Amino acid sequence: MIGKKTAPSPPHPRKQLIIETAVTCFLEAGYHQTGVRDIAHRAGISLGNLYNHFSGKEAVLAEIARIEAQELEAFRTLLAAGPDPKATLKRFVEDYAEYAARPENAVLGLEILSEAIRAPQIASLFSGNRAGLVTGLAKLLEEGTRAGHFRAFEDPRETAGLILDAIEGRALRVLLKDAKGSAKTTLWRFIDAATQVKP
Amino acid sequence: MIGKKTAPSPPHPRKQLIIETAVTCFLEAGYHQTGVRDIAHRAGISLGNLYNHFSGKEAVLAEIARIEAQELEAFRTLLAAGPDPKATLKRFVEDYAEYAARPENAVLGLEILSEAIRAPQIASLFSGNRAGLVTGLAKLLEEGTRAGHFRAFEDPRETAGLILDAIEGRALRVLLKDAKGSAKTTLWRFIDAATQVKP
DNA sequence: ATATTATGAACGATCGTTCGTTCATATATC
DNA sequence: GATATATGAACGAACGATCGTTCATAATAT
Repeated sequence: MIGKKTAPSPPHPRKQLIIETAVTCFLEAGYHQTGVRDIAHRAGISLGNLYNHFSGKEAVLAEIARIEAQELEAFRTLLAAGPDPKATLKRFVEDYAEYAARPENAVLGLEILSEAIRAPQIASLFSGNRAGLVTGLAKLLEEGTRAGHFRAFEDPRETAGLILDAIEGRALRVLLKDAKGSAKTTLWRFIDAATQVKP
Repeated sequence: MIGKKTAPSPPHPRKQLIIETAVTCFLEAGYHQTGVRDIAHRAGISLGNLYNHFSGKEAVLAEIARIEAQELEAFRTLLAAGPDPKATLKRFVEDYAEYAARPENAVLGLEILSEAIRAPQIASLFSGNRAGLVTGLAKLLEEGTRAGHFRAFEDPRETAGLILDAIEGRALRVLLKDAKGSAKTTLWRFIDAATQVKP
């Protein structure tokens, strides 16, 4: 045991430390209210060194958005698997709602969305993330319709978008204390009814 | 016709000018990227004069949020009137979707929401606005249920929140070009199905 | 004359970024 | 093994710009 440190798959690169610190800062103060110095200081590194690892402040946010994209991958696979469309949908709704309502995801998502409106680089990242989810969810809806478990959708992609909107919007309201985090069954009843076969 | 403009009620014309200019700036560049100087300059007034009408930058945003609240009042009355709950709901969904999708409302709403997370003054304003809509919509849902036009809701307020989330979320996606502005019938079909009486 | 409205210079703070430098380690040459 | 060279992580002062805000003062209206 001389110089060897604990090393998982990515040992402990500076980049990782910077990212994690930046997330903390953005979460606490917001993107624009956080200075590059804040990140460097909280990370225990020098200001200049941060610029050795990232080309600038926006690059840090872009990297965070990229990581968020990876995390969404899990939900895409969740949507693909399963013989019972309705059960799969329910599982997805509950899991994704839980994920989206976690403060770090809700706040950061909002921060990234805000930035995406004007920064094209962030926007493409953001749209890419979501398009993947929408595609997977839309496919699930169509399969469910064919199997007779869901009603017919004139525009499955748009409907998928609406489902995600409801989940993500609720997550934000939970954050603002406008919604009780407990009312998760209401969410599923809502989406269930919205996708149910007509009488 | 000397100095009279087309404005009967607004208190101070200067205030109005500042607000309108600020809205333009916030829309173009975002709240934090807009400087107080930008607003004053674009409004054609001096920097110091702006501070004669507003106590600071945040006060300007707060005033904008207050005005947004007034605009929502129209939708509250829309929700209250009408003997046919389903027709009222449809009317509301379509009108509110059109309103929310207008860039100035969608972007400003996002900007205000972002700010609300950390600024308590803005947060209370924001929550107040929304609570009014939720209350009106929830009441409509309950009435519709009693009249047999809607299904039963275990939590009408939460359901009302989800409906608003879907509408507002879609509005944002239209802005990010992730959704076609045309697919408005899909939105209504979605909400209609979500509130319909069960088979 | 008094009160209101308007002005823009000035303030201290902070912004994101650049830069020259140090220094420990890895590689190459002898 | 010893020496020379190359590498790049780490540092923090410094830069020019801009931030929100204040204030002494001038113009205008009552």
